[in-house]
This record gives sequence, structure tokens and C-alpha cells, in this order.
Amino acid sequence: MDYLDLLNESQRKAVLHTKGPAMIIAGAGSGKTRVLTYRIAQLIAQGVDPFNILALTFTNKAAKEMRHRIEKVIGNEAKNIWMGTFHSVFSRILRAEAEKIGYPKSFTIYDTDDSKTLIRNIVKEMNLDDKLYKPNVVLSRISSAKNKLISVKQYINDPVIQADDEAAMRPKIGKIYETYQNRCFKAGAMDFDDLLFQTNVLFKDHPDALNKYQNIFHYVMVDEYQDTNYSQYLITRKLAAKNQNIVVVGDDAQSIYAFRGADIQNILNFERDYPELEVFKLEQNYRSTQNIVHAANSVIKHNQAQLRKEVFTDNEQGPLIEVVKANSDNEEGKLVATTIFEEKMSNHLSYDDFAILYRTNAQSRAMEEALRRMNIKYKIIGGLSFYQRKEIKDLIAYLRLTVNPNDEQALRRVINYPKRGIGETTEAKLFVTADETNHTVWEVVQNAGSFLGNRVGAAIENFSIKIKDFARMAAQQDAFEVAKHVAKHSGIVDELYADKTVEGLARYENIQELLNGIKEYVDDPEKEDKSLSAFLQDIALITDADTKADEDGEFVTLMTIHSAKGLEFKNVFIVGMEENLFPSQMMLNSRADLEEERRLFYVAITRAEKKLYLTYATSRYQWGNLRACEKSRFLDEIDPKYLNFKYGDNGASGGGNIFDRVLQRKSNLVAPAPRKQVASNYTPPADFKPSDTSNLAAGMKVEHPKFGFGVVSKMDTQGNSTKAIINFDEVGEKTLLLSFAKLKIHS
DNA sequence: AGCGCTCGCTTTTTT
DNA sequence: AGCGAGCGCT
Repeated sequence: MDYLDLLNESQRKAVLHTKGPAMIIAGAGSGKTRVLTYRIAQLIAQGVDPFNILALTFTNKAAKEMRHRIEKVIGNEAKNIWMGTFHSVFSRILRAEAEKIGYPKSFTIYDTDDSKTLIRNIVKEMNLDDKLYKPNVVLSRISSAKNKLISVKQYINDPVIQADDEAAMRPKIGKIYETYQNRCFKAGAMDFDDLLFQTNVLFKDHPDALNKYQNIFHYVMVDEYQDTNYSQYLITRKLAAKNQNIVVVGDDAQSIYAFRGADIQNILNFERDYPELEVFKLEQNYRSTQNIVHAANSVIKHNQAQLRKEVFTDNEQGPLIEVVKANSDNEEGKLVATTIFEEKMSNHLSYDDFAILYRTNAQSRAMEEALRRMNIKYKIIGGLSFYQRKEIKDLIAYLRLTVNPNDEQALRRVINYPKRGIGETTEAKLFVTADETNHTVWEVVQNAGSFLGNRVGAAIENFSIKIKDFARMAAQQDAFEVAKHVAKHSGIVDELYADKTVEGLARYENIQELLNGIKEYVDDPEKEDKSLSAFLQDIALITDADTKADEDGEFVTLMTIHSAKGLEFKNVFIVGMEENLFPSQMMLNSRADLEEERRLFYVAITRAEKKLYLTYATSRYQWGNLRACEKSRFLDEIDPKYLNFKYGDNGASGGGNIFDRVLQRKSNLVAPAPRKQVASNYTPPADFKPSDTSNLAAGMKVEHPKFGFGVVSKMDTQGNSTKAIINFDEVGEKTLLLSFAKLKIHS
């Protein structure tokens, strides 16, 4: 049991508590993950079957990280633990139980865009004012209702809610909620909130199902408990009701998801539900220097709603926190990029040791530009993910339709893409007919020929035949084979292939990348179910946080503070420390909002291990025009004895610190490397005809309709798919999937 | 039905 | 600044 020696006393007590309810209040950097990891190891050492352990986290990344660390302690058995985000674990369970609550096994998961589009449609159909009933506003009303487990019926019958909506001049939201829910149900679709809501429905209406999972999950653990909403709270309470072995870990100072329905009340509920619970406090910070820990404490003290603990550390005092003022967002970027470069060089650090954190995704751009100019490699976590790109969504829509032909949003997206002469009028006709005759749209589509004109009727019929053909294939073959087929025969590939612009090229590559990704999924020995349906379920819940996590090379990490929760970096830059940006102007209306914003700042500060930089700009581009900015009030809330002002109001700017030098030196420190040319000027000859590539080998000269001429540098065969790595004259190295790429062999 | 132009809104954070 | 929706023209 040597790992127990690695723990301090309160950590050890928490690990050794294995029976009954417990709450661990864990300050930032106090070894929370370590405690959770060892506690699971401890359970397994005592003979608990990993299959009986459920560990819920908030992000895929956190789940992955924990699994990885448990694997190091207990080995392969870690794979059998039920571990994941609330959404992924319960969508998996719903997939198995869907039919009990009237959904198809292969139900679709609507993402936020799908939900908003659907709401926009409904608002239009109801002839409501779309200035008033904005998709964002309506969806957030519906979402917060669902997170409180308020059903359509309850919503409409609740006088308080109705009064609220009427006061906001939006009395029809209840009606929209009703229609929205019906439409989702008919489409065999659940939105993100439904994954939790319907799990509650399942457990409430089907005691046998609840019982089954109670008997599976003997031990329940919840990380980041302060961020759970009521719906999640109730799920965990029900699951743990039988065995009472539930441990939650949280830190009220790090609650930053109230906007998503998270409720600190759940911590209080927890104490009420389990009066005999044990509480462990982890207050020693092992991550950060004294300056950082004290600065963070001095910030959080400004919150009224604050209790429970004082975080301390025995670490070294460390350097002061640098506060840096820049004249513009671009200069801010330049200062950050230059500092990273110089710090790395003079202290022999890796780019992995640096993170740039910001309040809003839009701020990444100035940073990116500066980093690119200095030729510093970086990766952005979050922002628009790969799966949000248009061409990817188009192909995914076809795949969704293949698996679930009732998927309304998918159908609308691709029924006329690529163009096949099915216009708005026709589309409306299909939906109205479905409504009037009480059939599903899909049924109507299949019989469109019988009530529409010859030409349109035939177009729709062809479309439905295609989808049915895809579905037949999906029943027999794996996700990759189907997706490859669909990409070709839906016409998407031809469509993109015809587009010779730079963007068209990028889209074409993205489709290839998606297919590569599906191939990898199918080849992954740990995935049991290789069906298209399983794949779609999987990716619906992936935010790209872990998509490109393990690429090679060193990178500076850029992300929002929200995504940074739970992570740590040696050097952290918090940029955009300005009023109306951080704190966000949307959060200035109430004390509660401002306090959440302050907790967010607390989270940001405590990501840093060694050195922290806080930067702000006095002007910034916003919506295309330049605006003057004021420094954030949060800067004044840090006890100044922990700070070192670089361009502070005291006017100190003398002497040779990095920032002075950077500003004086107008030229760049390093010459930017020539940017890789992505676009190719190449246009294929009219008579271009792909060759049979089954005998393609390294060294051969080939021609590609988009990338031009190149030489095969390597062939890579895995399973029944072959990739060719080709060095093109104009666009550099590309990895192409042979079964997909059109290549002409020239030697 | 399809194309291209203008207008207006966006940016708070995420599963 | 950049994207989608809406409008008017072909």
C-alpha cells in the first residue's frame, strides 16, 4: 500500500474512507485527482470489481486523465471502470434502454445548432416575432427548465413561470417548449439536456431499470460536484440510494457553471440527504507558489458567499505576479508571444509549459496572430470544433439520416444538398403533408411521387432510395465502410471536388480527415461496437478538447478559462484583464453573477504553478471597430504586495525588463519561417483519369486533381485500409486514404 | 429554383 | 470582421 505514503493526512483519510457517503472539499491544487485516483485503487485493492464503480466527471479530458492515472496504479483493470462525463455515461445507458421510454435505440443527439434551428423553424411556423423569440433566449429558457426537471406540462401549468414569461413579453415559450419537445420526440432525437432529463424519466417510470443500475454501480463518485445541476444531482442520488456509497468532490470557490444550471444548493442538498456523511477538507495546495496562492485567496475574499476553508501552501514564495499593460490587443499578443519565447529560451523550458487563458473565444485571434508571427507552435482548445464545420456537418447529417431517417434536422440539411431541385416550397409541402396526414416526414418522403409533380417527385424518390440503400449497408458493414460509401454516393465528394478554391480544397481535406477519423475509430480494439450508430453517438458528445490532445511536438496552449479548469501549467498568461470583458459585461447585473465571475478569476489564477502574468490592453477591436478599454476591477482586488506592475499607473517603465525591450524593438525577434503554401495553383487537365492504385508503392510519381504532382514517400496499410503519404511539389506532404483519393500514376 | 447582394447581429462561458 | 438570413433579380 505504498501509495498511501504519498498522501498527507487528510488525503489519506479521504482515500481510506470506502464505505458510506462522503464529501471532499478540495481547494485548488490540493491533490484532488490524486485522492480520487488512489481511492479507486484502494477500492479495487479491497476486492471491489471495477465494473461496479461509476466515476463521473465534467469533461472528456478529465475522464481520460483520471483513467490514465488509475491505469498507472492498477493496470488494465482500469478500463472496466464506468468513467466519463454525465452526458456520455447516461447516453450510453439510454442507448440500451431507449425503447422503454419510446425512443429508438439509435436515437440522434441534437447539438446546440440543431436545437436552435428547430426553434427558429417553430417560431416561424407559429408566426411569432423572431426579434422577441430569439433561438438563444428560447433555448436557454427550455434548457434551464429541463435542468430543473420541469416538464412541458409543469412548465405550462406553473403560474410563476408563466408570469415570468409574460413579464418578459414572451408568453408563448411554453407552447414552443411543447412543440419543440414533440418534434424532437418524433424525430427520435434528444438534445443535450434530454440526455439527463430522459435518464431521470427512465429511472422514475421504470424502477426495474433503476434497480438494475443500482446493482451495477455499488460505488458512485462525482468530480466537480459544485457544477452539477438539479437533474444531475437527482440521478446520482437515485443511483446511490441503495448502497449509499457515494463520494462527491468539489470546491465552492470554483463553481463557474451557474449559467448552465449548476447550483451550489446541491452541496447543501447533499448534506441534508446524507446526514451521516463524512466531510474531508483538503486545504494544502501543492501546485502553486505562495505568491500565487495568496493572491488567489485575496481575490476570493471579496465574495460574500464564501465559506469553509483557507488554502495554504508550503511551496516556495516564487516570483511576483506580473501585471502588463499594452496599448492594443495586438500589442498584448506581441508582448505575450515575445515573453513566452524569451522565457523558454533563457530558462530552457518547453512550449508545453505555457498557457494563455482568456474569457471569450474571440480573444484567441490576436494571440494566434502574434504566435504565428514569432513562429511559435500553439494549439487551441475549444472554439469551433472540427465537427462544427459545414462540410463535416453535411456528411454527418447524411450519416445521421442513414441511422435514423426520422431525424428532422438532418433531413432538412441535406434533402437539397447537393442541389437536386427540391426547393423551399417543396420542403414545406412535405412537412405540412406529414402533419396533416399524421405520418412521419420520412414516410411522406418515400411516397412523394404520389402527390407531387413528376420532376420533383422523382428527385425526392431518388433521394429516399439513396438513403434506404445507405441504411441497408449500415446494417451490415462497419462505420467506416458506410461513411466512405455515403461520402461518395451522396454527391458531397463530387460537389467539393468541383470547387477549386482554397476553401474548397480545405473542405475536401476535412472530409478526408473525417473519414480517417472514422477509420481510426473502427480500428480501435477498445471499441466494441463498430456500427455507424455507435460512432455517431460517440462523436455527438465530443468537444474537441481531447480530439487532438496527443499530437507530437511542443505547443503553447490557448483556451478559455472555463476549459482550463482542472488543468495546470508552469507559466500562465491571463489576457484581456479589462472591464466589460473580464468581468464580462453580461455579468455585471447582480452580485451573484459578479461573484461567479470572480470565482472564474480565482480558477484562472490557480492554474499557474510558477509564474503568472495578467495582461490588459487599453484599446481593442470589437465588432470591427476600435474601442477604448479600462483595466479590470479584479486587478485592484489582488493585494498589491503580490504584484509587479510593468506599465502600471505609477508610470514605472524604466530599465531592462522584457516588456520594455519588446516595445522598443519594433522588429520581430525571429524571422518567421516561410509559411507552408496550402493552396495549389494546379488545375487538372480536362482528361484527368484516376489510375488503379492497388499497386501503388513508395517512390512512384503521381498526379492528384487538386494537389498536383507528387512522389509517394510511404505506404501505410492498417487492416483493410491503405494510406499513402505523398510529398506534393506545391502543397507539401499529405496523407491520403487510397480507397478515396483520385490518383493518376505517372511512373 | 438559384444566385448574389445587403443588412444586421454577434461574443460569455460548455455538455 | 465575418456569417447567416432575407430580398430582389434572372
